[in-house]
Amino acid sequence: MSSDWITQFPGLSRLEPAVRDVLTQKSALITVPEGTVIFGPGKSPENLLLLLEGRVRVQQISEGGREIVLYRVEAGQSCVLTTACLLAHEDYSAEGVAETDVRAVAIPRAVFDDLVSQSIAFRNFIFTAYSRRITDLFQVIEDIAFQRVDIRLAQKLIALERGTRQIKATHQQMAAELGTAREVISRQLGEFQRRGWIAQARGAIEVLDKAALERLASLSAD
Amino acid sequence: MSSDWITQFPGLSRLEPAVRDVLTQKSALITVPEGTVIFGPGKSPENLLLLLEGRVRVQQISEGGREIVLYRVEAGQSCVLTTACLLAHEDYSAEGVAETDVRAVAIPRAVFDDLVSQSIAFRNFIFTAYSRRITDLFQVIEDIAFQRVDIRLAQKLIALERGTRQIKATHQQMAAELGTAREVISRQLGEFQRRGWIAQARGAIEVLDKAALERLASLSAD
DNA sequence: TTCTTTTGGTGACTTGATCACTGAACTCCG
DNA sequence: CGGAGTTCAGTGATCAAGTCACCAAAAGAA
Repeated sequence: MSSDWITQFPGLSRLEPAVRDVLTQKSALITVPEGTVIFGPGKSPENLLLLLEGRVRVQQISEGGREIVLYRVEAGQSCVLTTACLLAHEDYSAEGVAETDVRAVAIPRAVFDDLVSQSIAFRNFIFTAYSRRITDLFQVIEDIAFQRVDIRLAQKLIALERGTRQIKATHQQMAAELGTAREVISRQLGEFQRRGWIAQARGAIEVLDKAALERLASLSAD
Repeated sequence: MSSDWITQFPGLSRLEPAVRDVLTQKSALITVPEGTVIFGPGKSPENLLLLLEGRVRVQQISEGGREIVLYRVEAGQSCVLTTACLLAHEDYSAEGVAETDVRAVAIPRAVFDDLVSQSIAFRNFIFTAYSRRITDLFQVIEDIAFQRVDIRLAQKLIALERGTRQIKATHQQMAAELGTAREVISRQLGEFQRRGWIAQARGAIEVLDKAALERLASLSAD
């Protein structure tokens, strides 16, 4: 396989040449259509994924059927927590869903193990990726516990808008993003609309006054 | 150093003999007095700790000064997330505090790296430990987001009582355990007391009717 | 078209968080 | 020992968020 994708991963740039060859030769380039459940209860991935294009949403599903989005894996990142979760644990309930069509490099378990064993650079890459995700989770915990939902909603709108000023999501989905209830989102978005910050359509939100949302978003607890 | 402590770690029992020697010879047995901040903002540990005795509390401190307990490392467990957090990340704010006097095996960074590189068994041990912690964090997120505080408080009382029926903690500390406010704990404990489930003294809680607490605790959302 | 499902809106109520303040219990010293 | 300061707990008022029950509009299916 061509190795030029490696340049997309800064952490892999200093990979020892021999190791680099192993990685490129023993990994496969895969494509996953939007909506695919990449891993989840009863579905363990056999590969570590390095995303080249697209986005994977990782979410927790509670027994009560409620969902909460934990984090997203973007292009240039790897899906490390996934592997960890599946390694040992029985009754976990997180799942990963392709939010867009995804192009990724799949590293089989055995090759992953080999690389971890042989390359300091690869180890650093993996542990650094872990580190990022874990601090992400710490942030999620802090936000849920201590942050007002209007502020969190404003932050999330900005994060999801990605320049397009359009967000394709139902109120229910936005509620899952923040781990709150649909009604809370409906009321909060109603308030934002009343202030002229957003416009709403069924299943979609349009950002009209990003600056106002950013002002609210920056009012984090401190 | 003597190697008999290894038997305390099931994940290490199948360690290759050579690797086992490296581990026992290059690690140090340390003692840490109760209350010591083992790691935290501006204090990176140089070692991976495997706890032989005692308990370490890992908590997140928000900018607003609020605290939330994330998990505890008990005897027989390792403090893996710690290492990951410190590896790469700048502005994180979790800290680990010795909740009791602690005896632990300290594995220096270089030795850790060596072991990860050389031993499949050690790798599995590490990644399995990661996995546990991460699912712990998932559980924390789910609880904070979706569980009632009376249920969570009952669960926490049972978890902290550890057979002694006594918990030495202020309302403020219990609030940090659950990521809620002191007043909420005061009122909730007042209610438990009114029902005769607990007795309170300044800085301490006595569990009188554990069965009742367990009944409430088992009413988890589902 | 008509029926069904999905989505969003809303009132009423409960639970939890915040604010402001009180007094009681402990600690520290002189 | 006896204040003085500090920590800890209790409480009312108020606000924010979550829950419950229900309705209506929009989209999709038959």
